[in-house]
Amino acid sequence: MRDVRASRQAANAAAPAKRLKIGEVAKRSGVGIETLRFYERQGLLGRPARTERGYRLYDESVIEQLEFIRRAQTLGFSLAEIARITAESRAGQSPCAEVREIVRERLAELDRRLAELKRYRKELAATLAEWDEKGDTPGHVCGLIEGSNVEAPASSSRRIARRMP
Amino acid sequence: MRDVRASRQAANAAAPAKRLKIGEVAKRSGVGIETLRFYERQGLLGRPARTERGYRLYDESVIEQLEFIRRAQTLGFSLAEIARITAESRAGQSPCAEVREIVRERLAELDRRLAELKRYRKELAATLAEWDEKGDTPGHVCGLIEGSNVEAPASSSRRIARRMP
DNA sequence: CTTGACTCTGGAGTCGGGTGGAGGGTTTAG
DNA sequence: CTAAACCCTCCACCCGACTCCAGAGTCAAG
Repeated sequence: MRDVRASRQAANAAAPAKRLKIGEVAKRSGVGIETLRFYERQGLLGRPARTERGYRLYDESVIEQLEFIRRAQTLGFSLAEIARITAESRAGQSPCAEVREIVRERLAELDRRLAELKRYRKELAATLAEWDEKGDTPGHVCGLIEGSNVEAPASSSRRIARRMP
Repeated sequence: MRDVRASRQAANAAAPAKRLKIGEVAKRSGVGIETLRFYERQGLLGRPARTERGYRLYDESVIEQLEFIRRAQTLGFSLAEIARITAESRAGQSPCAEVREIVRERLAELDRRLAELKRYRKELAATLAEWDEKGDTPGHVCGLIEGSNVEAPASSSRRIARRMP
């Protein structure tokens, strides 16, 4: 009954490498069971080992993979992109070239969106302030837009997702 | 776009308030025909007048309404919220109280998102720079996440929409 | 009058990212 | 041994915001 705590670095030859059933993975990672299976279907997670009777047995490292996925998501990667990256990483070797490309693009886009958001924040705040001093502006819709002097965002009409589960 | 009121007055005297068929509206606004009908179904646009034979006849002001919708969208309003706002504005009178509430919330949220995005931008840029000097970091997925020292954003896992039509 | 562009309705399909249930087998604690 | 908890597959459904299609009617130019 050895403690397996140091197996992180090396000595992975005989390490028991605890395997988790899907429910444990769900509990530990905060990712739902259904979502785990969904990710597997989507190729985000490689197919895990199975018991004799077909239960999924995940390597503990899946927890990190899930963290990776979640983070990549919040960085703006779609599941498809994440799948591409992790697949390449599993199979080939260095997904880095591709990842870098994607990241570079994402970065530029992020900057654009940041700028846009800032602009709108300003506009929004100004409009709100204006309303708060003057009373209602009947007729048109409350000046939300008409009161603003910002020209239309034209081509860059990217939408913003608000998703608060 | 500033003097809607003035131009309306001027127009009232001379101009017969041109009415547009759906295709013209689409052309002028850049919003697809199908989308216009969809918006109507969703209650975003009030039901327009009709010809004898049932063709929609839009008031020219719909163009501004559509602009409003586009802008509100880019400000982070969902179609449902926009519908609520415009409906109140059409029916009641002053949607402003509600709009203000929504806007205030949205503003706060915007700030949160801005902060998040900035944080991630930084993280992303740093990671990229790191990769660019050091070579590949084999084994795990390219250091995208593991190289970073930012703790998990925990609860605030809002996703970012990238939609470029 | 014909042809082609335009419009109508109702309903279905798309995409991304999941979520849920039915119907059945397995594992484990008491 | 039994009951609860767990797991399996397959398939359907959810949301938001569109997008398209069939089939039919209408309008304007030549």
